[in-house]
Amino acid sequence: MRTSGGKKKLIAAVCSQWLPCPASDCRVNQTNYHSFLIHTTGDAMGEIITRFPPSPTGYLHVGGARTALFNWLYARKTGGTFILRIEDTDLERSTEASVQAIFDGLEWLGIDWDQGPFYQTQRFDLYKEVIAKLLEEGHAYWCTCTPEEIEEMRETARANGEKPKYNGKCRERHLGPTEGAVVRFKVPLAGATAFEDMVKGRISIPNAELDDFIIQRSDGSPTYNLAVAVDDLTMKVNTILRGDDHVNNTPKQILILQAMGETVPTYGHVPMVLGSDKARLSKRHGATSVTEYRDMGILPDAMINYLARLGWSCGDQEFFTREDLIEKFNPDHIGRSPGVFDQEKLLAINHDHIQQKPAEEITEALLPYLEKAGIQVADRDQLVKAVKTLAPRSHTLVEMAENARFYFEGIKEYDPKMAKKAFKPAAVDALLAMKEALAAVDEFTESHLEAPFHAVMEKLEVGFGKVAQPLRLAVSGTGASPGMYEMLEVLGKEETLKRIDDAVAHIRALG
RNA sequence: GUCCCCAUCGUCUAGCCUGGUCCAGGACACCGGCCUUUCACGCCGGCGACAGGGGUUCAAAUCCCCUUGGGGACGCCA
Repeated sequence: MRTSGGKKKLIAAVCSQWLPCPASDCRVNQTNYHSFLIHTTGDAMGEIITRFPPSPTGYLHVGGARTALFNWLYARKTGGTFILRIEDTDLERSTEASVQAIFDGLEWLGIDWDQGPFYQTQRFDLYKEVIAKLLEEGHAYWCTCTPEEIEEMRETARANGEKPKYNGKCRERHLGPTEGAVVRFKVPLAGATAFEDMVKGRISIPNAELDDFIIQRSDGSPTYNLAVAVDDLTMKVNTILRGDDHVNNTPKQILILQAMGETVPTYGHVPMVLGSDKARLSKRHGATSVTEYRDMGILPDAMINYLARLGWSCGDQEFFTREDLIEKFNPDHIGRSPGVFDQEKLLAINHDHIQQKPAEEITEALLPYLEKAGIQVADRDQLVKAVKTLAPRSHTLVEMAENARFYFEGIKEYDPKMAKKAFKPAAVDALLAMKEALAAVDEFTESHLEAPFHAVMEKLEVGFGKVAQPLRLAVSGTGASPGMYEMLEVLGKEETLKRIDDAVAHIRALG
């Protein structure tokens, strides 16, 4: 990893800062935040407290899922606490359906939370309190500039080759609250706000780059940066792993925290997930919602394995079980450069997980996909056996369900290409001979099914292919099937014989 | 435009902090072979990268600078 000097040391230093943190408790109590404090066990002992704070404006996308995963993994690995917080201060765009979609996504991935879900809309009193205090102490001020005026300021700045910003017009006007006024945070004019990022190292942003951003809208609601800072503080979050796109928000949050006289958490900014064209991953690149991958037949464990390895590494290891991930996750090995989401590799990892997991587990996971495919399975044991034969040749559960179909439904159509080759008139003799030989087998299991083939081959003086290919097509309807003996065992004697009859009739009908 | 961040095979990455063991390792994909009753699995092999340029050094993928390229942010969104 491209680690800037002394990163590990710094993380340790920042962590120890949280070991004896009674000070923050005192201050919090003084300002009456106590009613909002989240009670976590042992946070005074330096426990890692992480959080995932989605805004409910859509489904859970893969980038968000990865951030959630990293925070969850870190909390689980260290025996810390993982908090779920719904950032719904945007009353316009937040929806109940999105909240549910996010829950669904997290549940599917097996990411559970210890605290929450907390909703920011239920904490407006707290934010108001903080804003009042900030106002009182001169860290914030009322602003009556209209959106049009502000747009003008931005234009002016742009024309001067500067970053478009609010120009601080109301900063020293000492206005009081009036209808339609907003509250702005007073950002220091000089200096810079810097922090030690867990993944990127030291990041420093000149305060002059920031403008006096709004912390309370004209309708009285708090804005994102204010709410986040207050929440992270009162929830005692001490480790924040989040997307790269938040780097520019970090100084704002730090400034608010410092104005409140509080210590700041440790931040770690994870690079974005990109599409194949290296642009930020979006819908035009394909599926971006984690539940779409569920629908495609990806195993949740494979998904988190893939997501974890996209931007994080543990030497050369590629395959991780869930337990492995928890045991080995280490934020020190989060990479600094953005990564391209590669569905091919996800499929490959999924394939590995399908092969590694016990057939019983895969069978259980397969059930909903069979149902969706309209495939009825009466015998669960038979299904488990079928799964064993299908696992090495399935990349997704959807594919596996489809490949399983021939076991449980009769053959509707023989693959025309194969039929042309294997269903020649001569095949009838082979099929009939096989029927006779198989009918004589008492124990219809894989190990007892080889002998009848050899008997027939000798009798008819033909090679294996001449016997096996017509039979394969007869019982599976296709030229690509699981191994012959295992397949016949799953099918069972009765069904096998019936399908041979059907095939013979089919060939004879062809004339 | 301004600021911030990033830069190893097509892709995910190891190595970089603590320079030499790296004419750069693994995985996906691709190509070839083996195995084989099909399709797969598996195994073996191949292709393929330190963005460019300057330094520093006996020695640089590793440290420094510049250039180029990419990404992000610049909202009464989060």
